[in-house]
Amino acid sequence: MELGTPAYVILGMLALAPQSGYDIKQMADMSTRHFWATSYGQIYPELRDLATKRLIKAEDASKGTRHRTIYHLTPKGREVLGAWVADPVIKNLEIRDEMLLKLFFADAMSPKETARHLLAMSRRHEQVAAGLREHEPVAAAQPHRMKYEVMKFGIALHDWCADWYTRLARDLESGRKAK
Amino acid sequence: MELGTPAYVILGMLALAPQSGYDIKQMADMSTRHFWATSYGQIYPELRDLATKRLIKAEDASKGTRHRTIYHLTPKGREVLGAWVADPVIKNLEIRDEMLLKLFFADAMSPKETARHLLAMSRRHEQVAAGLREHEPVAAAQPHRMKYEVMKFGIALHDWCADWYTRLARDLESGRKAK
DNA sequence: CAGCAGATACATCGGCGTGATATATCTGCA
DNA sequence: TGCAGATATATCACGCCGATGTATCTGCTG
Repeated sequence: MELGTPAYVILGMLALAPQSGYDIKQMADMSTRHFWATSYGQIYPELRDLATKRLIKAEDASKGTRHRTIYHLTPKGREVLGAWVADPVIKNLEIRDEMLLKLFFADAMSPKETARHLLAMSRRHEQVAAGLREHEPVAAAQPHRMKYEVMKFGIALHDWCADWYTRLARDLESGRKAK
Repeated sequence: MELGTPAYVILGMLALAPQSGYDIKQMADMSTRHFWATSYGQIYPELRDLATKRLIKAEDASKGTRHRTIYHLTPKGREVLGAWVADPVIKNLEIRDEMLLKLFFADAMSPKETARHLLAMSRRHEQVAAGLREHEPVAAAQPHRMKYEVMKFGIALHDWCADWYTRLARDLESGRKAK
């Protein structure tokens, strides 16, 4: 059973609760968004694919002319999800940060301009952390420990980044050596 | 002049030294890889595109039958690169981490199994940090301050992550609440 | 209660990037 | 001499992102 990572996002979300593709996207945007983004362009085709493979099952939940399809895990789907979660094979993480790229090539700029960039980056991370903190009460309230821990990880990570950039900006401006 | 981010990677690398597409890939893998990956599939088409736009210039450096093309920045290319670096518009960063996804959905697993995952993730970050440290002397030796700072950021970041995962694993196993 | 903004729900598609693969030549060493 | 591995370029199927389009429902506001 060969599945891509987006498939497991869907299986995982359906394990939490039977729901529509739209719901899955909403839920992913509030929870896994900060380390794994998901788009409609994946979700809808993948839902049909997973249904064909009998890992999930569609259920018509239309109200009148209001179209709506709810999916839920089959036992086989739950099994496949569990096997993936438990699989100890380590995948590497990927980071894409255009700002770090600018910083990397910023040596032609003045220290003052560079410091401005650094402070902007710091603020960016603060904003990401703030966005996560908004959802923190929800994560704290639900009964799944790891979901809360992953959220706390995201907050701590972005706080740490904001800090690092602020410190480097300060060091740059005062002309002292960083670290 | 509309350019994608991969184009600026190339311009930036060529600003450091005129070189071939192959060289650019090598250099990117040693330096920017940890926050912006680059593949041949982008580099070679993009090099031709940038040459058409007169931002870089090709130069045949073949030796005998040994094919080789070296590219260098034009003044216009240098200008475009500088404008991009100085542009204060903030782009968000993207993180993709399948392991965090597993962790997020790991609540069905036993704490022991989860702890094993966490320790594996910690080791993964240690390995990334170790890989970066290998290139650290090179980064420290060259005269560009920011390139070294970006490298130090990567090392510190992965060290921090490794630490975080180790701590959570310990807290999980001892049954105490994390943080 | 009419009207309309915004949420719900699903679908599609161009364009870009990845990772793999292929070809050919050169270098070093055993 | 032969062969592994580095140098160098090129291509392509596949997957995904972001944007856009359509339709329906809900709730607020005047």
